[in-house]
Amino acid sequence: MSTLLRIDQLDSELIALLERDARQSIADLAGRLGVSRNTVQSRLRRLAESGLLRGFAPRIDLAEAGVNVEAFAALALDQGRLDDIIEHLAAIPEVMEVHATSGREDLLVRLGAVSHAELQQLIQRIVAIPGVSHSNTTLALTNPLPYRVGPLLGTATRDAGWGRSTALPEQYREE
Amino acid sequence: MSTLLRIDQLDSELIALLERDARQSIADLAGRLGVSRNTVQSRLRRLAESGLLRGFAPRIDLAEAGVNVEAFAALALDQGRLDDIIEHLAAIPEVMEVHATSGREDLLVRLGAVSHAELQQLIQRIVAIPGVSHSNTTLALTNPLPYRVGPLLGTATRDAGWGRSTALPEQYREE
DNA sequence: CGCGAGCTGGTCATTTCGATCAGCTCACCG
DNA sequence: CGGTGAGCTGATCGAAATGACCAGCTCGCG
Repeated sequence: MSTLLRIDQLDSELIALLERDARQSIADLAGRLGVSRNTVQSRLRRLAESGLLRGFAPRIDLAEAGVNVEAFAALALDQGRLDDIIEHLAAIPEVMEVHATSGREDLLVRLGAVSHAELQQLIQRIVAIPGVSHSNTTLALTNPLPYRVGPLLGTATRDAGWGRSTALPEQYREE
Repeated sequence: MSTLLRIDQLDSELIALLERDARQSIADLAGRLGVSRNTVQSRLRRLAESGLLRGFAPRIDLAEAGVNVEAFAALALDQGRLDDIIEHLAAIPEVMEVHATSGREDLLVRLGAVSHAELQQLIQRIVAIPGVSHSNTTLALTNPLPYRVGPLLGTATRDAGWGRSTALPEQYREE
């Protein structure tokens, strides 16, 4: 499963389509790709078995859920107990994503909160975690280009301009 | 559709389950939640119609696809043509996500590349975009906590935050 | 030339979906 | 106190999607 799968153009187009709407039926995908239903089915199975396609996740509109404030906090650590700190962070619901990074800070943490006031409290709570020495937080104002992978996977096989595959969202969605 | 939807605990548990695997059938979800299939179906429809649940996206393992290097680039801009710069970025397949931020830099860009060398070229290409004055890039080494939303939505209902304690007749949404 | 891999168009049984219905509980309100 | 409406339930139904097959075709390659 850690075998690097050879992605051809059909695979990447399939993934790009899924990125647009992962709920559409296999028959629809086949129609859009101009191939047979069986082909799409076998491709999907291969992608899933190879581990490249790990599954599907819901796309949640945070603003619609009342999460009006999003922020990225870069944390500097002064202890080596990285795992413990991760545990602490994972226990906080408002922590949506954590990356370990190089550079001045050691962690990049994605935060969601209802209000600025709550975000402030949240940051205080995070900085109070033992081992966290400093935090550098920047507010995320808008999300002009939501997460996408299709174009990148397209280049893996075809190095020509797949540039604008994922349609630019209806102007910058507020988060 | 931009009316804030009142999420109750069942909704958030449903979303949490979907986040674990968005492909499971409605009957399975109903079983796991301990409610009837009809209930799950109506909840899903409401969540989708309200715009909170915007759809589903495939979960791609970047490493499995040969994208071994991930990085965050904070871009400082010196011109006001934000839209043009966004367009430029969107045309680059390796640009996976863009946030407009407050703080010293103006954009936070998530990048994916096959190798460090390619990342370097990519950054040079980005800094060469007219209007981009400076770039501050940090490598993402690992991803200890992948993106998640379930826990945060769970608190939205339990917490005081904006859940009125007086049980108003739930005005689920307006049209 | 012969082989294997991949795509095709077809069929088939099973599962799932979406919609609908009556009945029940419960909170709220006049 | 009794009416009202919303939400959940269990049930049914037809339509759709799924996963699994299969034989036939083409194409690249040794």
